[in-house]
Amino acid sequence: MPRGKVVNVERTKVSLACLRRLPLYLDVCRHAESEGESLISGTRIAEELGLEAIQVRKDLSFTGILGRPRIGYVLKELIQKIETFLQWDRSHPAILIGVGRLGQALLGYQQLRRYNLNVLHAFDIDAEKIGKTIEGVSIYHPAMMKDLLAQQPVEIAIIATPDHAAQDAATLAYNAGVRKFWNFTTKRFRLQGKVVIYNESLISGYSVLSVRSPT
Amino acid sequence: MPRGKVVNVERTKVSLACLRRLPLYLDVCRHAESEGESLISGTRIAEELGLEAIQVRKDLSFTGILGRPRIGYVLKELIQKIETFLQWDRSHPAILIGVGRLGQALLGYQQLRRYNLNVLHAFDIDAEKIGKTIEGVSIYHPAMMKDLLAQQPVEIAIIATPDHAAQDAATLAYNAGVRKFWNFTTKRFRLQGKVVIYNESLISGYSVLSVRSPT
DNA sequence: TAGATTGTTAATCGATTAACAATC
DNA sequence: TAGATTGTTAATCGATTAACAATC
Repeated sequence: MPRGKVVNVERTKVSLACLRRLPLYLDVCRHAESEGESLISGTRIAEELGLEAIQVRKDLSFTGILGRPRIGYVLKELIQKIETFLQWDRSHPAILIGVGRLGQALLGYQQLRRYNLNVLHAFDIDAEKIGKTIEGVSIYHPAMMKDLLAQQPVEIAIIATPDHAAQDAATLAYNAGVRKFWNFTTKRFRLQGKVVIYNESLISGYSVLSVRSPT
Repeated sequence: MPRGKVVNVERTKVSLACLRRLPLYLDVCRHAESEGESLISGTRIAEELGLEAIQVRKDLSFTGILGRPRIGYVLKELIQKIETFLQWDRSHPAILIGVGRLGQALLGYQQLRRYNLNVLHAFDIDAEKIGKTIEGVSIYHPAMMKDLLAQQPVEIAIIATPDHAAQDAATLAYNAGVRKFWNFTTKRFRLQGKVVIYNESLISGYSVLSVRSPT
């Protein structure tokens, strides 16, 4: 007999804020696991991250995990539940458009790779870069995109071009069948049809730091 | 006689979400200005960004701008108001800790420079990099930090080290007098005392893209 | 057992959205 | 003028937090 009814909120209905916190919990769990622990409480996770325990418990409940009062959660199970919830247990094929310094930094970002973000190809208009390979990813001219993706579709396009090229890059990827976009430029682009766009917009962080003062 | 009472919300009390949107408005305004326009309506800004007009008007009101019904806002004035509100009309001295690819990408990020983020020094433990200059910024060993900042204090420390070095980097900067931290690692660090920490956490964007589907 | 922790329901809080008078 | 747009007050919505019974 289950201890609690499984809330079973649609994965797609969980708030953005919660989705952004789940990777933090995962990180704490992995760390605890690497320390040889096998159980962890919501209270403990909250402390590590400076959050409220009730928020952690609430967020975790969306993954379908069931903890034991007084004991906490089984680490191995919790890690697995979060990864499954985030769909990080399957591959997410992607392309990178714009192999500047930021793009190269993303290619080298091990944490993304570890969680199955799988960059298949990179694209750049710089003739110097085309034909080269960075972090095992080959760089092509954007004109090649449609054919390459026709052979093997991808889920996500990472847009790391200069600002002025963002819209064209997104449109090109859209026309090649991509429907999810991770935008690292400061420009917002528009695409007709159903898409998911996540704008990373580094300038926002700067605006917060400029205005906020230590309390 | 003023048309409306100035709400005069404390800069520090404006929501994080609003603070993150203001740079977007600024960008739209600057673009419109470069097209030779001199007026812009909240409706227009909202359209460009795919937001609600009422939200734009509300956000803009925090900057103290007053628009004219039927006309909109004077572009020049609005740009100036947003920049002043964000404190981007003055210099924000900063240091960069960790000159990897991500750190280098940040140094080359013109938009930050344009809005007065002023990286005075960079730090890295790689002997290959120490003594070199990137984008006009000299790279030092972290041991130099305290002395350098004693000569000229900085406001913000940008942490772009490998994850495992994040806490040490932050502590070092804290001890050198820095109280605002822009964290690009996936680790959350802890500092005693009053500080502002903005966690950029790229992995969060990936979690959102992994779960969300085009509606 | 006593006390810590879970999961759920209810209350609070804050941000977004709606409504609308003022006005250019 | 008529109609678009502003600024403000009120309503709605959703996320966070509080309260608390269940339980190991």
